[in-house]
Amino acid sequence: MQDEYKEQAKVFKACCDETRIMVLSLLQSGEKCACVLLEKVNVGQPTLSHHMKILVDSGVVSARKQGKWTYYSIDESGSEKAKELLNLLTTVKKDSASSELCESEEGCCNE
Amino acid sequence: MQDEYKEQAKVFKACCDETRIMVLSLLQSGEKCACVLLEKVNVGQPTLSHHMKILVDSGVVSARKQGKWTYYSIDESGSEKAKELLNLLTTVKKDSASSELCESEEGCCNE
DNA sequence: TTAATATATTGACAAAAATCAATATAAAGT
DNA sequence: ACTTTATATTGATTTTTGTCAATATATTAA
Repeated sequence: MQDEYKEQAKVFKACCDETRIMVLSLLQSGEKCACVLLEKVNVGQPTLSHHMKILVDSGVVSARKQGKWTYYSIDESGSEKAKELLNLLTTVKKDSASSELCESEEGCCNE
Repeated sequence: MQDEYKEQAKVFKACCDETRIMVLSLLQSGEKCACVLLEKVNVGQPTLSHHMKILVDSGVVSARKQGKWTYYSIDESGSEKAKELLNLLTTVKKDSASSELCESEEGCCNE
């Protein structure tokens, strides 16, 4: 139960950090290898590698290894899932009465 | 420039934490006052207050103060903005040639 | 097989975030 | 005015995260 929330949080870890957002922005113009990203982002190589791992773990980015290089790109299906999840999390269920209950009584705190 | 990414990151701070996701889930069934949330979430009162501040700052949740109580609810317009931003961040621009360049040459690392 | 190059991993440290206890504020009830 | 109740703020502490230097791994080139 709690683990479910943890899992969901992981998805949004992708975009709650400045550096990772910058990487996402760079990937918008297509697949990039780590060395290219490294040139643009202002962190060291191990740090970038760390961020890329978080991005890949989130599902929003996928990695493809070819020879010496690792190419990163935005993962369409992972992104779709992230969007769906955000939509799910921010959707207010219309048929629930909790809201009105709280409003109607002047006193709150009845579940 | 960097500040822009920082600002964007703030939006997703809302859902990159287990506890805050749980709060969002609770708010899906309608507006709730802090005391109700406090009962359900397994953190102390000051900690909840802290999380609620982050949620409100992200724009995804809005607060309404009435008497002694503070009522929190999912902010439709803030949520919409978050969704648009996520969409923006994960959209690959089709007309960019960067990807093909990297693929065509066996050697990478030409911007 | 040795050297060079690209990226990942490890370990240490610094910065940021989460947490709680104590306290402050602010509204309502007495 | 005083007390109670709900929430916010402050300060200290713990936990997590970001960062880098050093090193490991893996692939290609010589």
